[in-house]
Amino acid sequence: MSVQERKQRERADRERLIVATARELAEQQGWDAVTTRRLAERIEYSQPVLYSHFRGKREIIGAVALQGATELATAVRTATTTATNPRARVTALARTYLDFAATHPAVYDAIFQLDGGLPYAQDNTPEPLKDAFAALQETLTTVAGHNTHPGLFTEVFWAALHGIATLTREGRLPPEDTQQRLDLIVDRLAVL
Amino acid sequence: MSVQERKQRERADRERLIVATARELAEQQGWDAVTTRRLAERIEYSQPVLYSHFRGKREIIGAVALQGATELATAVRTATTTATNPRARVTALARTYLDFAATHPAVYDAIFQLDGGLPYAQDNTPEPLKDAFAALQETLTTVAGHNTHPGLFTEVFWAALHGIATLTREGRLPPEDTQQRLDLIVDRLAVL
DNA sequence: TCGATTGTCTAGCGGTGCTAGAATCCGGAT
DNA sequence: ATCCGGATTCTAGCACCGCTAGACAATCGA
Repeated sequence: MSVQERKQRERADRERLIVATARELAEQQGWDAVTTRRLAERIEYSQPVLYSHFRGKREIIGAVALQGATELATAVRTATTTATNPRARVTALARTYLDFAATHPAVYDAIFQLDGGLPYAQDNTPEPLKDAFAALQETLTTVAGHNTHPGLFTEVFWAALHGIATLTREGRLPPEDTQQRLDLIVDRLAVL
Repeated sequence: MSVQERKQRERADRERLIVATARELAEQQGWDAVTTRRLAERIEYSQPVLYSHFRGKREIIGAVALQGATELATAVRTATTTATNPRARVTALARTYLDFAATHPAVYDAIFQLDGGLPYAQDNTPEPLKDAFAALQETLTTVAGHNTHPGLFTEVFWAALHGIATLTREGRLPPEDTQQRLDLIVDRLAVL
């Protein structure tokens, strides 16, 4: 039986290699540059091998999205737990979120912009996505205000951050005033 | 000279036809379905004709974006001027914006998501885009608060709306609670 | 009516995501 | 040690994409 186990292990390794390579290529040259041919060449296998692991390019994007969501959740939790008061926590959350979007634009796109074939905001939403939302909600619940549903508040706060992140990255908003925008959002939205 | 004038007129007509057809096709089947072949077939000319009007597909998207921005500006101004008090004006603005995004998703994408080759947030930004932002700012300035720069406030309010619009359309947010999210944004962000 | 210019089309380039079927490798039984 | 059979991987190709060179047709001015 050990032979089969080794094969399974090698297969899992190769799958991780595919996802890591896709992500790397996307961060280096954008998702448009992530073609099945280039990806296959980089992992030193032929194209059809990709399709023995994933249904198609879409699913590879989805895999990157799940990985990214886990990291985003971790980053947010790390940043919020080190802060000492509510206001600092929310500011840290917002800054971490926008930092993540700015430093990993391709991963951010995989999670929030591209079609990775993942179900969102549903019962069968994958755990990493739910958990990323939960990471936001944990902190934001504390500043939602008494008459406001925490989930709804989190959605709105998140949407505001998402708007700033995407509009800034696509050149719709000048990047200089990001900090001031962040302050304004925290000041107005959070009930302290 | 009248022959040349007629030709120019016909050329302009055809250009409008191209933009209108691209827009129609995008709204019906999404931008992915707007291929140069399909577009050429619908306007009953061959592919190269498109390239005598536009540098490429990107510029066609840009043309739709400019048209859409003009309409969005008009819609926002119409909605805000009929309202009687500041709070009603801001609510009308937000609702109109989200309505526009929901009912013309392809046009909204052309303006705010896709690459139409247009310069944003710069001196040479096309007038329709500047004007759409101006339309938002006209109303939002009145509720920015005294210590807040109107431009910055407009950007943040806009980003929040944009976040809700895009996350909702891509299924990241359930569409049912849009009205409550809208109310929350107006309540918290606007200084009345 | 002719020549030149303008306009349009056919055909094709290199690229995309994806897949059928051939070729190869390799573990396990003899 | 050898061979068989199944799993694995590759070659080659599909239909489509954006875009363009060069052939062809239509039209205008002389």
